[in-house]
Amino acid sequence: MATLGDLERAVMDVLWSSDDALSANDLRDRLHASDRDGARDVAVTTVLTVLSRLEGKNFVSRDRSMRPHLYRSVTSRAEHTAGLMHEVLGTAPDREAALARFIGSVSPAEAETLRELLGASSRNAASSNRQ
Amino acid sequence: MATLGDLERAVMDVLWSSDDALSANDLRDRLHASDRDGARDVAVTTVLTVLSRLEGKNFVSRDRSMRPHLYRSVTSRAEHTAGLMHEVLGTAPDREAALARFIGSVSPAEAETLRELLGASSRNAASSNRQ
DNA sequence: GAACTAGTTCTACGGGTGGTAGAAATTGTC
DNA sequence: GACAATTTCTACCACCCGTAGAACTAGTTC
Repeated sequence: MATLGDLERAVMDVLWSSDDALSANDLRDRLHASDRDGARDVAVTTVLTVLSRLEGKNFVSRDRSMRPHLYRSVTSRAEHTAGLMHEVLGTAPDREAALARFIGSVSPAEAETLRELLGASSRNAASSNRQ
Repeated sequence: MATLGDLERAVMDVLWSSDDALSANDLRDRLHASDRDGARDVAVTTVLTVLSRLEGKNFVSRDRSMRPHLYRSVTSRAEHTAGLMHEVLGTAPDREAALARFIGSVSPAEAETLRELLGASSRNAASSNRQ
């Protein structure tokens, strides 16, 4: 899974938070709105460049059938995060040791959540809940 | 946590697999040995440069008290992996959703491992096993 | 359908990071 | 002090990402 730059990440955050597909101008406006200090006050062309790159990395899909092309994220944010976690885990030769460390440094509340998830997944692995 | 390049990663792999500290020449030799195709047949100076950078990123510590300086990894591989997983998880606004996805796509065997770890961690969180 | 406008692609530059390693400096040894 | 091993300095290159103007494309209006 390719890694994302700051602006790419910001764009994905907007797309992930949006239920429907957005145009480049929508994105530009939301980037601007979601960030005081104007640090993310970028030109539309910049957004479009980033969107092209994200399309190349298969993070977004684009609907070219209408004139302002509409962009949407290919995967949900949760899927993306989970995928990254698996990728990181995959680089460890001793997965169990890594998992042990991971679990060992998780908050008690989250450990409880995990226990519940694991309990459920044993009889109900297939039906994962969409975000 | 800073990200690693290919060679940096290869060097860390050697250090992580080694019980004791290594010199730059040791590392050069092991890199060469661990990789047919000679893709990792680098000069010692290259290894030293990479080691300096890794020191700057706090991935390795260096013993300067003897002439061939000796290098060792600061954290274990499992710690590193677990740390990365936490970092990835930390970028998700909805941690639970991300964890659910993660758990949902784990192999049955690993799910069992996780259940055991979680069971153990509830009464025995402190004594994690060193790698 | 020519002119206009909104949107998109092309092209490009500049900074940062990582792979690479020679040249120069350092240091321990004979 | 000369020599050999080691380390530091310096540098180059390639790639990635942020950035956006210039040029091109496609609907819209009269």
